[in-house]
Amino acid sequence: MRKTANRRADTVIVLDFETTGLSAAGGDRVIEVGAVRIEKGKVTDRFQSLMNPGIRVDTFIEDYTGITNKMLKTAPTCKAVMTEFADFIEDFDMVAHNAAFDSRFLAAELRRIRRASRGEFACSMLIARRMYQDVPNHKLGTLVAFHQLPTGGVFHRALADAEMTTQLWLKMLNDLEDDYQLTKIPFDLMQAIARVPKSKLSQLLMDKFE
DNA sequence: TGCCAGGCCCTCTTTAGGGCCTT
Repeated sequence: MRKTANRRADTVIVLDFETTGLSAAGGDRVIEVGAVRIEKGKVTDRFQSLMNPGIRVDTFIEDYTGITNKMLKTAPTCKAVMTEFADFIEDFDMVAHNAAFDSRFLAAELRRIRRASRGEFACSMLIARRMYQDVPNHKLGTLVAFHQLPTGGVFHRALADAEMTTQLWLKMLNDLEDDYQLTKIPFDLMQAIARVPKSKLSQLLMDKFE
């Protein structure tokens, strides 16, 4: 068992990256980071910064995110921002929507500054696929609209998306607590839900808490 | 020159293919 009975077990970082493309291994870089710290179910801190990757972003990314080359030209370096962000996330566990994507970029950017995180990821998309099978699709925006979760009307910016993922995460925790008469859903159970076949979700929870 | 992600998940599956998600 890992990280039990300490304060860290009650804290998660919900994060989102805007990037120059889809492939961290192919040289794409982070251009904006947004993150929300949740402690004992409450938002206690936030982190947001643009970061200058030293390469131009293409027009698709400018249009998709609203982040322009002009904005990035005056932004702090990736090294400066990621150093500060590494201090923010410490070794807390993390949540992201399609976490495989964000975890790859986090690892790549931390590697560049010779830092690392021991925190583990849970994926809100994989969990939502299992919990909400009647939603048209499992894009973050669709899930937020479907559940009528609060948004600031901004999409595809790092902090705005991290805030929406936070709302979705808290919604999923609340729904599980309600459905299974629980007072607390451990992080590693959420990770397990993300891995279990859809058809076995109920059985997993029943086995866990019966 | 041409190409260009990766992993999950479903099914017309497992000796595979294609859609979904993220930017």
